[in-house]
Amino acid sequence: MATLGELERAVMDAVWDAPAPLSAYDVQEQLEAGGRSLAATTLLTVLSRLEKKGFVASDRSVRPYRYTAVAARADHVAELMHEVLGESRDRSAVLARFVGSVSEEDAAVLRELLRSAGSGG
Amino acid sequence: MATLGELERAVMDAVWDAPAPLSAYDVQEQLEAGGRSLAATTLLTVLSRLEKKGFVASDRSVRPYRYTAVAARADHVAELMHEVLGESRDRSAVLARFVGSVSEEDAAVLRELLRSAGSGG
DNA sequence: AAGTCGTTCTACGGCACGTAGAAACCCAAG
DNA sequence: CTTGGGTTTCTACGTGCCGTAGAACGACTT
Repeated sequence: MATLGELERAVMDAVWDAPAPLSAYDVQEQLEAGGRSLAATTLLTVLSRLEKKGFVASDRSVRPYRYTAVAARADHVAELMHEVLGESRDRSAVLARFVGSVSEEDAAVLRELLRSAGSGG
Repeated sequence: MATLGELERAVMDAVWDAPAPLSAYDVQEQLEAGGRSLAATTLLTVLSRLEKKGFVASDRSVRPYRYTAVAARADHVAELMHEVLGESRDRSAVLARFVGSVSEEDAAVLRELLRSAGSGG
């Protein structure tokens, strides 16, 4: 999976946090609210790069185009975790280190999830 | 944590797989065995960049210098997983997606680890 | 037909990385 | 002390990604 640059991530955050599809101008406003002023074309460029990378999809039936995230943020992050895990030769060792350093809260969440967790996919 | 480029990762793999500290020449041989011919200075450059990034440490009491990984590969990967997890706002959601898509084997490993897992670091 | 808004094209600077030659360094031998 | 050879550091260049945005192009409204 391609990685995200700093601005790209900020844009994805805006898209992920929004309850509805965003136009480049909406994203621009979000960033403006966060103290970052950028030209509209900049957002358009970033959005199209993001689309090319498969992170967002555009609805071109309306103008300005509306962009939506292809995957939920949680799915994206989980996928990244899997990708990272896959880098290793010894998965068990990695999982051990991983679990060994999670917070108690995360551990509790994991226990609960694994209680019923069955076939994945 | 800084990320690794393609060559940098190959070098780290060599360092991680080796049972003892490696010199740049040792790394060069490893890569050669893998069908990749590079100048010795290239490996020196990469190794020094890796040292600057904190991935390896050098023993300069002998020449040629010997390099060792600062963290075990499993620790490195686990750390990356934590870093990725930290990107998210909703850790539980991410963990759910993560656990939801691990293999049964990985899940079993996780259950076992969490059975006794206590204080994390 | 023209104006206005929106999108795509093109472009440039910076940085990380792959790659390696040139220069500097250091130790051993003479 | 001087020299030589191996070792390391300096310097450098090409490439590709990313941040950034103006210019050019396209489409719809009036």
